[in-house]
Amino acid sequence: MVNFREIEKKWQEVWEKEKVFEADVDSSKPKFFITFPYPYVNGAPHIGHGYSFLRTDAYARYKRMRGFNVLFPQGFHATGEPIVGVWERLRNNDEKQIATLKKSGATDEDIERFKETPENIVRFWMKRWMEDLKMVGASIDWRRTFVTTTMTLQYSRFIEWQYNTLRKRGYIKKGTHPVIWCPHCESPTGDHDRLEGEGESPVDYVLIKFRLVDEDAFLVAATLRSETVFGVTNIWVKEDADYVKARVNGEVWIISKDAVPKLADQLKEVEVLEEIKGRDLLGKRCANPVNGKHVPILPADFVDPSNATGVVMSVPAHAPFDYAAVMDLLKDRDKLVRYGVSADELEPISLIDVKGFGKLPAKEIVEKTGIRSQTEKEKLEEATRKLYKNEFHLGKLKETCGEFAGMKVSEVKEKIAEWLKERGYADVMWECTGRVVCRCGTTCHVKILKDQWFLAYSDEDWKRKVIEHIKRMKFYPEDVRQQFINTVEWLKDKACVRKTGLGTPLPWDKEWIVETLSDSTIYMAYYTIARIINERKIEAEKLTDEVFDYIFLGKGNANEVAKNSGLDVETLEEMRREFEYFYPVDLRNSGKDLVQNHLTFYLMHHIAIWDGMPEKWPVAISVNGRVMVEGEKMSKSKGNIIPLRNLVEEFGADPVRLNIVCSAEGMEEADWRVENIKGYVSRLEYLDGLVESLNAMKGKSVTNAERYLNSKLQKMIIEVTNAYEEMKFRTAITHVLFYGVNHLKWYFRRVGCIERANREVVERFLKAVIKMLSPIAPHFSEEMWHRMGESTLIVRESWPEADESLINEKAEVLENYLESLMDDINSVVRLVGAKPEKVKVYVASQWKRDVYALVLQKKEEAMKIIGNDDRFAEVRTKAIELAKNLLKKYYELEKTILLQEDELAILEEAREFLEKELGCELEVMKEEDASSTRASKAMPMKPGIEVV
RNA sequence: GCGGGGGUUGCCGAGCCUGGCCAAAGGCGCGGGGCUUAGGACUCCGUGGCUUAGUGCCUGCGUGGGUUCAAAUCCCACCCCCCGCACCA
Repeated sequence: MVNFREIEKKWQEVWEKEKVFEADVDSSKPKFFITFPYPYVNGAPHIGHGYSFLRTDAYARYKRMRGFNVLFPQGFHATGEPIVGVWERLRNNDEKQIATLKKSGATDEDIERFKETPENIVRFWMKRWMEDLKMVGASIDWRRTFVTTTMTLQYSRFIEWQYNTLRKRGYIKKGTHPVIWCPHCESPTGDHDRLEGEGESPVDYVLIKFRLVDEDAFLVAATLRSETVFGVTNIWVKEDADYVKARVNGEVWIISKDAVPKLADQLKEVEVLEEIKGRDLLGKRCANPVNGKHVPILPADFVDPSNATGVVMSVPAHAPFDYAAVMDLLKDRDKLVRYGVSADELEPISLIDVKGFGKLPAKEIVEKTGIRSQTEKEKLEEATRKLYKNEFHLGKLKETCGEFAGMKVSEVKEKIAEWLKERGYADVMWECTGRVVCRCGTTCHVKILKDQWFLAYSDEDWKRKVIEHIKRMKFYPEDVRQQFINTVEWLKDKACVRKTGLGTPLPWDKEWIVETLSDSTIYMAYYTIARIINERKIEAEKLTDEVFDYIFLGKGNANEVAKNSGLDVETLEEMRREFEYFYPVDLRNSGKDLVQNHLTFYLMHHIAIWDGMPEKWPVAISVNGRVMVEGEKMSKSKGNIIPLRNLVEEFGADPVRLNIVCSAEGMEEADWRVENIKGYVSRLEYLDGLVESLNAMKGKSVTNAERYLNSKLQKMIIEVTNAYEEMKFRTAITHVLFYGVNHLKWYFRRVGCIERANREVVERFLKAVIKMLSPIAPHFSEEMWHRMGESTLIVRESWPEADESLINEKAEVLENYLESLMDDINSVVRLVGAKPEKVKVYVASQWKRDVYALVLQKKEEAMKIIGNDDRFAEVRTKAIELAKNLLKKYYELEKTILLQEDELAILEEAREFLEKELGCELEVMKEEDASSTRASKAMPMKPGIEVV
């Protein structure tokens, strides 16, 4: 049994002592700069982090062996809200929060310290992360580590420089923007901050103003279908709901009471003048702004006063809810009389021609679905969705729609809304697409934030540059390229500042903090100089914008910059050299969930900051899928989030690395399954055993078995190298550990016993296998390497190279031949049922091989040739028959055909092996020399068999 | 809705781009043999159905069509599943 834990500790110490992962400027070697996004440190690393991280680590280790000077640094991230959230909960002695932290290993003392300041929480988790990463064998240059936020003032300076630069270049602007807002917390409510309403987003309603007849007030109806304004028959309000008359931007509006705070948050001045009830409005009339028609105000139960203005315009021809409500009302003649409305007035007005529907689509669909009244909410919603989809995509406006007649709904929708607004007939109101409740329990609404700072991601010129670069970059896997392009195309301006949380204040407007995704876009550049800053404890004040301009952009004169900043010239030049040498980032690896945000921003910002310097732009991005645990999604509620540390303690780092890194490829979801570990471990143990018995191998001869093993090795090296290059670690390890071990097993079976194995050949094979294993199972490989008598460190060794002259197709064919022969004999033996005394093997005669070869090479022509060729004179009939069969079966296959002498030779060479396997004597005969009818079954590659 | 990725034999997963040694790699599981006092480990054999002295046939790679001498692989339509859609790390 291999003691993985023991081996790991030993080699981790050696690596650290030898500083093998510390990368310095070295112009004699090509550099490779690889990064893994800095993790947000509010918890311990789990298996999900492990997957992405270990893939990165494996690639770093691979590249090191390929002769690159690999820089693999790791920083940590604490910008933003969640840590502050934890801190606040702790200060409130939140039991749940305390329990969670304790479960992750925090002591009572730790908790007390956490309460003091959020920075203590950061420090705690950062330490834990570093320990855990070291534990799994991370090959990081730790001299360059830092944590974001004002805990690293130098980094804050770097962020300031970035934002100053972006602003100078016109990539930052002020703007207004609708967000879902919690009036209690006074902050935007992101998806993850919601108790209810995940996935809901702001949507803009058109508010159409219906002037009350004989009154200086507007009844303001909210609609998502302003194109139906031409077909309004009446207005709906809810009878017992609260409404108000309010002065809104100088006009008097009648809207629901709930709408008041919302409009007030949407850059409108709202002053409530009078509170009324819905019923106070019933029976009154108001004018449709588009045609002046006076329509009645009527009651409907389906109206929701908490949605938009709580006033709805009724279009019974095209809105199922309206149609149902009208029907309900028509059943109650008394009411109609009371409100002074005639049934004729409520006759639906047809507006839209839709394929598949008649004049009154809403009526049709309501009747077809069997809806009886407006109370059947779900059915009505479904009907509305269906009808709207049809009308939007297929509908055309009819002549009732004035100047818009004949146009497609999908094309004209926006235009009508604009047209209404321009004439002062309409306004806008934002509302959530569904109910959203904040974590604090408050119902949210949409607020329009004004004077926010935005990154001008909608800038077409910026986008174009980025897309062009994306087209040139390398992606792993290739599929994500298109996703990046799509993301950039879809990008809109992005708010880049917040009021709360940890982070760097915006340099020119300090009441804002640079938002977290926006501050982590080009920090990889900071790694290049972080070592110098850390080691020489360079003060933040010395890192002026001028300094950064010099280091990163090559602007200015070193002496002058040094003088102005107080830095010494050497340090400044050294930082510049580090950056120049290591930049750009050659590979950034992360989970695919970051494509739509961080990774795209990463590209956007690099191209903005290093404008016109494509040699500093990211070279490649690699993306992997998420991680499942035992086939299930990881989630807090399932409690199946496994800390990386626990796994390492239980199974050892290398088994964990293999099991997770090789569990998926490309963008597939990785699945952590404990049962798979033993497959890897058993192969490692096989290799371990083989290393142990290397000394017992005394064989010197080179038979086909050795040629075979050599040949397989060369092919394996090529295969595995290609796989590593493309980050296809599972493919690589399948070849190394499973196919590779299977080849070894076959080899030892062939030679019969350890003593007869050719040590030189086996050792060469083993060493290559171990090297190719080492990026993923580095500790085990290091151990084996030394056990094989090597004194160098395998992490510093060079990658194996294939010797193509050792590729021997024939040797492989011969071994396959033996294997399939064994198969065939076994089948016969099994059918016979008895243990054989003797097995006779009849080798096909040469003429059959000729036929075979002809058929394979010439296909259709073969028949003719056989008919004319002298070689087949004696066996012509048989040959033609054989050719027919072969043609039928092998239409276009290529297959190596052995000569008769080849077959005889290999059977002789492997006689001992075959007899041992069969447990009886073997007799080999040429087909033409045998009398048995079984002999005629002989085929090239498939001898006739007779069991006695 | 928009965009991206998928559906393969008990399971996990290769293969599909570049059609044909594909009843479909490898692993796991399961069944049997060997080794062993036994178990484990290891090792060998088997693992769609029928059939057969090593063979042949049928069914088969989400569903239904098509192209082809030949399709898991190419084309078309459909069904189903997963992920992202921002001010959040």
